[in-house]
Amino acid sequence: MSTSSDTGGRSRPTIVDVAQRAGVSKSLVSLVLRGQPGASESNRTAVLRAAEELGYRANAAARSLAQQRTHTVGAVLSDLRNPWFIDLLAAVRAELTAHGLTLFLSEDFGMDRDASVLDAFIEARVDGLLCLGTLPPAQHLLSTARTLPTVVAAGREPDLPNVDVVTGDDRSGAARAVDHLVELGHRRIAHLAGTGRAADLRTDGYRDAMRRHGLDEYIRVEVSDRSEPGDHLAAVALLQPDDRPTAILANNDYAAVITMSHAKQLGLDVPHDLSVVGYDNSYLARLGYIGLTTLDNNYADMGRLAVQRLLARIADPQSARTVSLLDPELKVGSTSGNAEH
Amino acid sequence: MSTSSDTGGRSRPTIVDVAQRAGVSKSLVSLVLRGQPGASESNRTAVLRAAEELGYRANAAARSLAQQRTHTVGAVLSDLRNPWFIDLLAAVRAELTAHGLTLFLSEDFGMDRDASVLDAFIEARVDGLLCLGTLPPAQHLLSTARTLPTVVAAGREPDLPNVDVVTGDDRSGAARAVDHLVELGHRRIAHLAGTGRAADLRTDGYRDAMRRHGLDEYIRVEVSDRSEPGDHLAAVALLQPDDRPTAILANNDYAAVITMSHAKQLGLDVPHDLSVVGYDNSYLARLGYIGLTTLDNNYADMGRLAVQRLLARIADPQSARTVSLLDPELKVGSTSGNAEH
DNA sequence: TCGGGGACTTGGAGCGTTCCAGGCCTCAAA
DNA sequence: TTTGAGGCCTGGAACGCTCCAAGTCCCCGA
Repeated sequence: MSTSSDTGGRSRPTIVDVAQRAGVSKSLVSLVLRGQPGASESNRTAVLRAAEELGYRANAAARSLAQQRTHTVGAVLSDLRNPWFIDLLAAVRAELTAHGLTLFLSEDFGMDRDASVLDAFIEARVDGLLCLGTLPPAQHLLSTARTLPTVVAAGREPDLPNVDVVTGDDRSGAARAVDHLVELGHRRIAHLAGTGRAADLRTDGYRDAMRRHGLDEYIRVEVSDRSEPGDHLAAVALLQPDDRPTAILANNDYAAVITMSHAKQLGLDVPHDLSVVGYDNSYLARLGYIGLTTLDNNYADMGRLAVQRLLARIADPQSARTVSLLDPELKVGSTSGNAEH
Repeated sequence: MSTSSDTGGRSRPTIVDVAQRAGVSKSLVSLVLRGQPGASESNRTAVLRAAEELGYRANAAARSLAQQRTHTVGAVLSDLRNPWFIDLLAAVRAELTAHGLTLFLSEDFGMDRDASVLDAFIEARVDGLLCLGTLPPAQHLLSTARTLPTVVAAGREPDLPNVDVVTGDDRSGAARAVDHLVELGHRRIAHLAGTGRAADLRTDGYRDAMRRHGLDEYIRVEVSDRSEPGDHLAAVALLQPDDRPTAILANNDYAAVITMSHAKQLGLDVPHDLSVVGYDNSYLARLGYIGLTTLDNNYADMGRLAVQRLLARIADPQSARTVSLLDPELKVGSTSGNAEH
């Protein structure tokens, strides 16, 4: 009585409606719909037809309750503004889909909000959690990771015993950029640094490489706070007339573009007067045919690997922590050139 | 036996575990946890303490099964690359949260994939669906919208009887841009157009305004296909030496930046030799102190209104379709200036 | 003293699945 | 003819929550 046979009833058809229409038990419908063997051919087609005709769609809530598994993964994004998210997300989703998992996203809006975002995932009983990018340190996340299989991709935090990390090797990437600039004849190479674990590693890589090339005396680091004004301020400081560097390695493409824009205001030509190297190979790097020299983290591989790690952790939550560093690739564009001596 | 009292048991505690620990019935626990009145103060605190101590988190699947309501909204994004998504999403999420709803995102990767994305939302039994941006025409979406309350924001499709639309008034926005340029003395104003319903409306607005100002003879439209090469090609065509316009209205900020970049290559100064106006007031418009003149769709209002419409439709799915057009605001930057006669 | 009412509490019936322990056939071998 | 095996199918017990009808107290007024 609750549901009439046709679409007359307001609510969605259930498995029982399908069973009635096909003239079998609900158990058999469940069997067929899950694609399991063991049903006669005639019943199988009858069930499929009935489901089709009724427009039946399984109820994920009921299923997850019965199965104790949701086949769902939640992803927390640190900041959608980061252009490289898109490549990473595409790879992650493709790999998850290939394993029969569904991805739900949620952006993390600052520290206060993270509680509600994570709560939603926890209450939804996602099978695993993916943290994309460097998230602000949050108490809530730490306790969550203890009970929910978690993997961090494209970031270094949170730093916990049972959380895997898959990210680019920031240290070697920055060093590679310095090598490239040294090869072009630069010595006065400065670094526009950011804040956070990944940024610090890039700065370390810059420092190490400079020392390795015997350029200790030219080491110069200006720190920005991840904001646009901060980037601009740092660029202004670096480009003071006295003692101006001939090359700048920026913490990311965004800061690199801001640096270039300030250089132009000062009448400096890139790359003739100043070489600029970014980091991330975001679409900004290609924008407007800027052709920024930058480092590519290979987000396709990163996304794939992150999902594989997550699946492994879901299978065995107590397994030891792994840290995977992918080697970044230098993409030489038109913003780095020979040093003018 | 299935769950020991301490954290010894592997699986998450249920409402029954909390009830046992607090020494009350599960019904009372449910009452307290939902914040309803009618429980004694002592029991209330006992329940809250027990829940806290056990680290209890409600199971959304069980709740939605019992309540026949998920308090969840799904959003399908046409393309995360669009920089204005971020503002829109922030507004949408804030408004949803204020109404006790949770937002889950899913990007739509082309026509083929939309089925799986929508299926996930349908099986999750989201209360409503939000389509952000102009989505590719998809059969699947059409049939979904028939049974699931749906609202489109920042786009014009799908065009269905029971789907509300909340978007900027593209026509009047484009006209406003033309007015602005005419006021600056421009007559030779060209349009770099896009494809799709919204883009067509912008082109209409451009044409109408040109005619209204008696500039029919200067109407010139070059169409791009939403891709970067397409934008570039259109810019090249518009900036041919013969008969070059003094101002260009682009379909979006991205195309505007590409146009400016090509203008620079040709040695044209913006805004001295060429005025450029974008559309969307994305963060690109501000990037690198470009200060693009552009049109702001006021995504905060748009997001808020879209959610309100969705709530109304959830309450009454059969209500008549509404189309809300928000007036865009002209943001004058440094890329539009007086025409040189 | 009794009755009534209000404040608080509880058991149990769902919600839509999955999964498991059988049950009913039919057919072949003993 | 009996027995066993195997293919196919079914009912019912979970899963964790909400909601409702039906308590149980306790206190106050008649």
